[in-house]
Amino acid sequence: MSAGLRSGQVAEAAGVNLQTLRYYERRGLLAEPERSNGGHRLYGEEAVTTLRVIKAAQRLGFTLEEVAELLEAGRQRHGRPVGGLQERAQAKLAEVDAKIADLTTIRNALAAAVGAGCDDLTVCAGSSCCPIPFTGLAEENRHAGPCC
Amino acid sequence: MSAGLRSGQVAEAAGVNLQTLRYYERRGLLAEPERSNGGHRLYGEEAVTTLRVIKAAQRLGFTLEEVAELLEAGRQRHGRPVGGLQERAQAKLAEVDAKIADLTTIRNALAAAVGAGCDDLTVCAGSSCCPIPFTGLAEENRHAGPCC
DNA sequence: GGTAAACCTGTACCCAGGTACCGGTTGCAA
DNA sequence: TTGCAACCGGTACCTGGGTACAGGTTTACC
Repeated sequence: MSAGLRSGQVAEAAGVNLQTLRYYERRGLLAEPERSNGGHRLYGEEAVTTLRVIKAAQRLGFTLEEVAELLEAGRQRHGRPVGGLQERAQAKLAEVDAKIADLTTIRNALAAAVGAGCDDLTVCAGSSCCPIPFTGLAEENRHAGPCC
Repeated sequence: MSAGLRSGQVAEAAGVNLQTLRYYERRGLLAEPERSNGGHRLYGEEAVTTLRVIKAAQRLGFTLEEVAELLEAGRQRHGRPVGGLQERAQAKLAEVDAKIADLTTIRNALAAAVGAGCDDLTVCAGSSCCPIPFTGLAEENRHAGPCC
């Protein structure tokens, strides 16, 4: 029988720091693994998968807290669906869409600033010919409308 | 003559915390204002503008450090152009574009996950029919290609 | 059985970007 | 002139996501 993976192996396989493993364990993201007689952690293959899932979810815009909840929801649900992921993914999708829209505004503002030859933020902010929507940007999504 | 705005007024006008004003001053983002006889800060109108600029620039994806540099560059340049903003804005534009591409990948992955009815991250990661590119997401921009 | 690498726990530290608290002045209005 | 809100400086703390270090054990291999 396989004795399990040691922490260093898991860390390497998943491309994370060794400390991060323990950090995730503390945060409840990674289940506490078996131990050797001497107290060394012995992980199953699924630990690597879980780590990949965590990293993927982070890239999807979830915080560690949210990832922990999602994993927890997944664990409790076996085998009848509770379906946390669907709603959350949808909500996250909306968030990401909003962020993209936001960044697009920003992108346009930047492009406009470049195009208009802006050279000094404070001057730009004062003159009415600057395309950067200083007041609007801070608040919400406004599509960049050049004012000149 | 206007005696200047007091810190509370400026903070309120710009929609930031009072402490944040002093924080920005420490960080070199906000010029040290005049003082009353008693030592209270007295700002000019332009302080509010600067704060708005800072907030806008933050939203444009600049760090406070970068904003400080940009403002500094603007200050030194008066009146012959040094033109830091142009290059930086262009560089930032590229960064923002990259980020948008990245988020778009993420968006597609999320949308695919929703579309495919994914319901449990760990299960998804194990099954080959999940559209979330667990291994790829962590690394770089890969456009989500559903595998089923 | 010796030795070196890997691992253990616990604690402290890092980064950005603020925010809060403290005890002591100032400003302003009634 | 008194009273209270606003402000002062300094310092400590917060969140999120880790990373590092110290000092002590365990494992693995020769």
